[in-house]
Amino acid sequence: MDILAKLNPAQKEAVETIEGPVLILAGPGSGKTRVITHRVAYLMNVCGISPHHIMAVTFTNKAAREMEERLSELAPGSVQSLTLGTFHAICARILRRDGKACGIEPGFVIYDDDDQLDLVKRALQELNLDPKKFVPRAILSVISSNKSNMLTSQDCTRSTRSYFEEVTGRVYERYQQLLTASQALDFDDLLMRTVLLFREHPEILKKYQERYIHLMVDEFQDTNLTQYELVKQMADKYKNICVVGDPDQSIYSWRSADLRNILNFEKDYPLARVIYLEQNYRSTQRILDTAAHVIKANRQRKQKELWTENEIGELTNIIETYTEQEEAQYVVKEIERLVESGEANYRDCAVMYRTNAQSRVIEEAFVRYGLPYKLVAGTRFYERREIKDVIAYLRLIQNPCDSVSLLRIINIPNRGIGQQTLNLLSKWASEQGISLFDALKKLAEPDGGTGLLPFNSRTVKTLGAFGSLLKDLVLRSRETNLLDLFDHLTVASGYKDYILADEDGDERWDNVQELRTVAETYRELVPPEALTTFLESVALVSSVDDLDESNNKVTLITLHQAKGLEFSNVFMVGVEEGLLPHIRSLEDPFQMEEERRLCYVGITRARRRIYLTHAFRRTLMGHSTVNKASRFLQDIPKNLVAGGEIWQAAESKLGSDYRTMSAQVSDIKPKPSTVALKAGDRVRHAIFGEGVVVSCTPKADDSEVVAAFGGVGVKKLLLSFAKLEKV
DNA sequence: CGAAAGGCTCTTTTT
DNA sequence: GAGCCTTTCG
Repeated sequence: MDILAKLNPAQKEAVETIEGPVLILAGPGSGKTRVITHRVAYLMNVCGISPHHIMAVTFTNKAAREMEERLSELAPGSVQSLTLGTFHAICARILRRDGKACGIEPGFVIYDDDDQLDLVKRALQELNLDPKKFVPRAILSVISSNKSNMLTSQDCTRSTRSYFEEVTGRVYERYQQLLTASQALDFDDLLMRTVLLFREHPEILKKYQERYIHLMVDEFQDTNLTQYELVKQMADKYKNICVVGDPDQSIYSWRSADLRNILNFEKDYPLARVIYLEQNYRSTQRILDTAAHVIKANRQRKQKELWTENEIGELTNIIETYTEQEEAQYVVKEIERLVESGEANYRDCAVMYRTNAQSRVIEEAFVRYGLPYKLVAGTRFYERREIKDVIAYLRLIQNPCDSVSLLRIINIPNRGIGQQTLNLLSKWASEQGISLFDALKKLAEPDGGTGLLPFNSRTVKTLGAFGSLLKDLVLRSRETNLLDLFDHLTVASGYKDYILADEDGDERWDNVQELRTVAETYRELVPPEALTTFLESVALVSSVDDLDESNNKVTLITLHQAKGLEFSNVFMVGVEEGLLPHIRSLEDPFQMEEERRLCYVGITRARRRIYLTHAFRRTLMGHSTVNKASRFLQDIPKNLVAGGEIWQAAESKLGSDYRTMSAQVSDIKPKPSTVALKAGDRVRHAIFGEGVVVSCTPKADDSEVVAAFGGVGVKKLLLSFAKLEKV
């Protein structure tokens, strides 16, 4: 297979330039992913470089998987020994292997955002600091940003310029101690500790430097300083470092991504070859023009000229509606129109929004009108209570030091271990100089150290029982396979009964079973290995990772998550002052530029049609607000906009158009079902399939039907809107 | 000890 | 409007 065939000259240059530093500035839709995969294939197939010597870093696991797929076609058989993944996944692997040298246990757990917040709160409490005055979230974000800039807690306590800095420094220090005691690393540690490991142990770094002769980093505009340093360390020997990015699509500065990494690359590597990918293969000319007019108002940017040979395409649609409900209806109605006229499939459409909160109204409209959709990360699967609980049990089995997990589940299900008991327990444990887990184990022993304990006998019994449960689980984990362990633990801990007793227990239990299905992937691995691998994969998944393109459904997604994706028809909703740009960025020119880039990212996801909608009135955080159209819309010249000017529903500003609008939308509304339903009836739903009615209760002049559908679980539906058919 | 109720503050965006 | 925290009562 000719790797270079079908590449344009710039792409070809990017693929063939394998020596020395290379900076690829790739506009949206310029075939960036194609270039990266082809470059890796070229290194292996043409230059004869062993995949063992190549590392490619992606932004999400999904991107890594996609690349893997494409590579297995271009260069069959070589993918396994390639190092391919996110920074976090790659660093976790390095630290498990070599972290011991700087005191990191190979069995460390990875703490996510929630776990981190827990620890910050605990640190505040221990330091007697008022969480009202020092907001845990804010402190955590300071800690995180320090770690992203390679600042250790020592660095942050050494010199402080304000009381707040002094406090955050102290909290950081305590937080880090708590992490260490739990044998845990947070997301930022994965990166920073790897860099520190390399700094302190040049012999280990050397091993990696010699292994990775070729490095590639995608989405380079979204790397932070720590990641940059890591790349620099690794590439220092051979300097075959190829980074790919687009400053105009940098949208993660709030996560400490530093645009300077890409803007300064040429300074750090004066010999760097800079390659521009400017031909766009994705969008129509008008979509590109629209995007260009929006982005060109930014000051901080590298000028690029995007062009395309694609057709000129349709005009940009700018729509104002009265409320966000009407906006959602408009979107639904327009998608239905496109589908019915054969212009599009559901899967070709995406609705994009600035904040997750906006998805609710959109979702409701989709449910109401029965259009199929998939929501990327509403309540993310791994953030559900029942999932986090079971994972906490598993993490604790793997690493008994994990205090966050222990404290999470010590009283779930209720064992009668309350705050009081907990305080006594941790005091007793620290007096003895042992971990909470060991304390529990001690209490599980038959003579438990009777007499010397600060607990009454009932409490000793309760704690001891829990201790022996954990002890038993840990023992089992060494010989039992992952799935049996999973099943045993959910039953033996009483968690299954506990969750099933819950109001929507069946649905929650289904979720637990879904987690079990994920665990099945690791069934062939030997016991301890299986658990570790499973937990690691669970810790590092992101919401777009399991975005499944096979179903014919409309995608509902945030603008941030949409980066790197493309759809024929894109509906950007809430393009309003205060939302996009977000209210938090109105005062800050730097953040304002980032909002603009976000808008640019959204527009450039579109292949054929772009719809930018805004609502006159919108309910935010409980109360109704009035928003003006986004300033970004003003930058789009009239001749690019459908209707020759920014279109508004005729009377929309007065609010009276809502009825007309609803009337139009109701054209596609299914006829209200007249069938009366009762519990036990079997029904069929257009999207959910067959199910059984759980209950049917009258509500206003309608009925609320609760029905259980195989596979999708229990859903609440309004009788008049749901397409329910009696079977 | 824990369930339930009331009161508070917010919300960007996520590996 | 929700999620989190505190308070109250059995």
